[in-house]
Amino acid sequence: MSTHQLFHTIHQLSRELTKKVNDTLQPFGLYSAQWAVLFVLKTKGSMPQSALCAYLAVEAPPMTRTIQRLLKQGFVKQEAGADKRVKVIHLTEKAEQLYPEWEKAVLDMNDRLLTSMPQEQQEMIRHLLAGWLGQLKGDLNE
Amino acid sequence: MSTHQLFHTIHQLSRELTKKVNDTLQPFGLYSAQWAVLFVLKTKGSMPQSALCAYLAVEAPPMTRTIQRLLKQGFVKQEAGADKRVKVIHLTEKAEQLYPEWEKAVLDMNDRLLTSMPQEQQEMIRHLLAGWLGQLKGDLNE
DNA sequence: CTATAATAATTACCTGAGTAACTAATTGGA
DNA sequence: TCCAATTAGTTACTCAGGTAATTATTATAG
Repeated sequence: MSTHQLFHTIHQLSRELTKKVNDTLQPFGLYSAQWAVLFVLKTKGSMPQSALCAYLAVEAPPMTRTIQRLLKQGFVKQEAGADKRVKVIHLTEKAEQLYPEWEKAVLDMNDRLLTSMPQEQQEMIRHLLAGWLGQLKGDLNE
Repeated sequence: MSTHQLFHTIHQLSRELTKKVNDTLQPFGLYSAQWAVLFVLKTKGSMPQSALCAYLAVEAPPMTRTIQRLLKQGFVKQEAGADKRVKVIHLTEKAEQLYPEWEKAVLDMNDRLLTSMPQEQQEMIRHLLAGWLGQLKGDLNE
C-alpha cells in the first residue's frame, strides 16, 4: 500500500541529489547533466555520442543539447568518425586541466552526503537498487 | 569511489519509474505530476496549494502549472479561503468518479514492478532511502 | 547494383522541476 | 495605527529528460 511512498521517496531523493550536484558545480559553470558526460569521457575515454547515450541511459536529443553546451564552453570537441554519421566526442585540453578541480568538488560533496551512512548500508542500497533497475529494464522485453 | 554509480542508479530508477507511471496513466490523459496531486487530494482531503507543495516537496511554480492543467481537465476546483491569498484545492465529482479506475491502474502497475522483490526488501529500501532523504533535507540547516 | 531497412544525430515540441522577480494579502512590531 | 516583513500564488525563464519526425549515411536483401 505504501508503494506510493517508496516511489515518491526515490523521486524526491533523485531531485535532491541533482540539486546538490548543481549547487556544487555552479562555481564552475557546470550542471549535473554536463558533469555526467565529462565524468564518463574522463573515466572511459573518448566515444561516439551514441555510446554516451547508452552509457548514461539517456535518449539522443537531450545528449545533443548537453554536448552542444559543452562545445560552446570549449570543454569537449567532436571528431568525425570513419562512419560519417558518427561524431566521436573528446575532452579538450581545457577540460583536462580543470577536471581535477571539478572532481574534487564532487567527491567532497559525495562524502558530505554520505558520511553518516555506514559503508555497508551504502553497499546494500546500491545492490538493491541496481538489481531492481536491472529487472525494470529487462521488463520491457517480456 | 562508486558513489557516482549510486547517484546514477537512483537518478535512472527515478526516471524509469516516472516513465512507467506515465505509460500507465496515458489512457486516462493523466501524467505523473497530475496523478501525484490527485492522489494526495483523495487520501488527505482538500487543502491549499501551499500544503500540496509541502506534501509533495515541490516548489510553488510547478504546482501552479499542474493545477492549472487539472482545472482545464475539470478534475479539480479552486475555492477562495478566508485568507484571500489562499486557494483551497478540491477534487471535482468527475474526478471522484474516475478515481477508482486510475487507482486500480496504478496499483496494478506497482504490483507488476515489485512482484519479484520480497516484501522485506521493499521495506528495507524504503527505510534506508527515507532515512537518507531525511538527513539530506536536514543538512540544509547546518 | 539498386532499393529498402537500419542507424546516428538533429529538430521541434512536450512534461517536470527549479530560481528570480513580482503582486496581492496578511501579520506584527515600533 | 501604520509601515515593514512575511506569505500565497503567479509569471518568466532555465535545465533535464522524453517522443515523434526528419536528414544523412551505412548496411543489406533481392
